[in-house]
Amino acid sequence: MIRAQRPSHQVWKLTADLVIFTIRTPDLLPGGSPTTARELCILLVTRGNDPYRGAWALPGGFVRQGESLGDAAVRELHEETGIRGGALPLEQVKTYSEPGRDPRGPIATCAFLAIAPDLADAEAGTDAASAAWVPVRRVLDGLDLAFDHAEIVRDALALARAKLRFTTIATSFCGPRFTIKQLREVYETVWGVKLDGPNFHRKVADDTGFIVPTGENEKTSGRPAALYRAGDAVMLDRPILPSTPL
Amino acid sequence: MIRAQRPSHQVWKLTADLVIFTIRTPDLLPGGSPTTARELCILLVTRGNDPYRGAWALPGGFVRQGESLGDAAVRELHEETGIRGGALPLEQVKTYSEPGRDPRGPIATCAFLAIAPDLADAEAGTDAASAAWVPVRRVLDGLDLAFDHAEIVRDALALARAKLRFTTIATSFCGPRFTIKQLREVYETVWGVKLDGPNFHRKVADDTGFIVPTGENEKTSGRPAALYRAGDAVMLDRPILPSTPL
DNA sequence: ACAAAAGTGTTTCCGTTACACCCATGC
DNA sequence: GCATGGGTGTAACGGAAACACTTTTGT
Repeated sequence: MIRAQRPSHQVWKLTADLVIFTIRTPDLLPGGSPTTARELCILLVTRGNDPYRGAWALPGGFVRQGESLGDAAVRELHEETGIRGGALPLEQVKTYSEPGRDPRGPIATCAFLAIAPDLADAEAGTDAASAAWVPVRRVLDGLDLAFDHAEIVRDALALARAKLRFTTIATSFCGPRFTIKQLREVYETVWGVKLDGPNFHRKVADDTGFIVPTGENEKTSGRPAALYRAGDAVMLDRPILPSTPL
Repeated sequence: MIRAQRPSHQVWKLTADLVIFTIRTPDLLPGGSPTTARELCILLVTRGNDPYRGAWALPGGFVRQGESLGDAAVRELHEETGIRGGALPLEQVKTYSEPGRDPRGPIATCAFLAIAPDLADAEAGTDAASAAWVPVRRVLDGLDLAFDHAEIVRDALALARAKLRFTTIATSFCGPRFTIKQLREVYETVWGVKLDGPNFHRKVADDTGFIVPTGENEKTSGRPAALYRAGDAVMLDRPILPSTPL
């Protein structure tokens, strides 16, 4: 019996792209009005090579021999931001493989979500002419990104917003020590809402494992705020819900 | 200036694997005690080709020329179960790319979660010697699967359980018409808990867009149950939480 | 009439909300 | 003392849990 011709199996290259969120004052961009307000930003690079040379894009790159997608993401994160692997959790968002998404041929990319505290300014990476912290709002408002990266940012934002509800990732936006007010501002910034200070304080303080008091205080122009660190819990006992549904 | 040697970029093949859950009485397996109870099952095939010939594995296959991962998943779903593309939602779980996960070489797989109503028995697919609905419990208890498929099943189960909380996918386990008791049994089966009938009834009936009454009734040995169909809502207004945390 | 299963009523409980108020520090 | 911001008290509200009870059918 003659075996039917085996269907051709596409050969692919794989890239890992990073959606790195932080809360900070954005870098000045051409055409952007200067701002001092802290807001949700994403690390973007301008591409140094074709295709899309000169366009804004997510940091990322090809998976190398012997690497997994996650290995490549950790490596790229370090190259782009100096953040050591394992210092903050990387989570897969989705893998994008639509035919034609990359003009070079069949290249699938796995997007990773990372959430970082306010870092020192990112340095330009190996294949990036420059890097900048750009307000996520700009991307949602139509800032052109290379490839399907705008879609990836939207998907990653939706994931990050959803995870704020049920997990403790909000602490990843803060440094090793933070006040409850700072933690509340994470929610307010990412969700774009106002939360009641007193009630938020009780809720997160009562949720065992979310935050742990350090005993230290932060001096301000009023009563000093107690400093906390992230606890062991990953999931919240009870979800944090914004009064206005997202 | 001499350009440093470009790091070698691995060449990959991509597969799409399907984790298809349903609630039914399992197929009889060698070594399994006969059972008539409905429980959470997954569609597994026995591999007809090396590697892992004869072992249980998830249905799936290589992505072909011009296909995306999602296209391949839809095609495989149809080949394995006869379910038409788009008839039920497919969702990416995660992409697995650890070096060595496939002895044939660098092959990454994207796992898709599908939730199906109780179907007629699955027919053996193209490259599968046989297919069976196997209790998920068996996989959790250590049933050997090919590749890293046991890990994939655990990840997909966690995703399905989480999505029951906040989305309307529970209706995907039911047919086009179902009673509220059947819907409740979906939650009870997937979560492994008991829910209060009266309270569940009110909750899902009050959640606008979750289920819609059809006016028809199902005759039983007691008072007839009203039949419902799935509504337009995708997200639940208020999450359904099991009394005992998962 | 009785059994069986669906669905409703009702009370209790508990977390959230809204907001008044108190506390700790700098100037 | 007074301004500033952190943190606590408290009463009203609302959804969920527990479970008694009513309704609708088959036999």
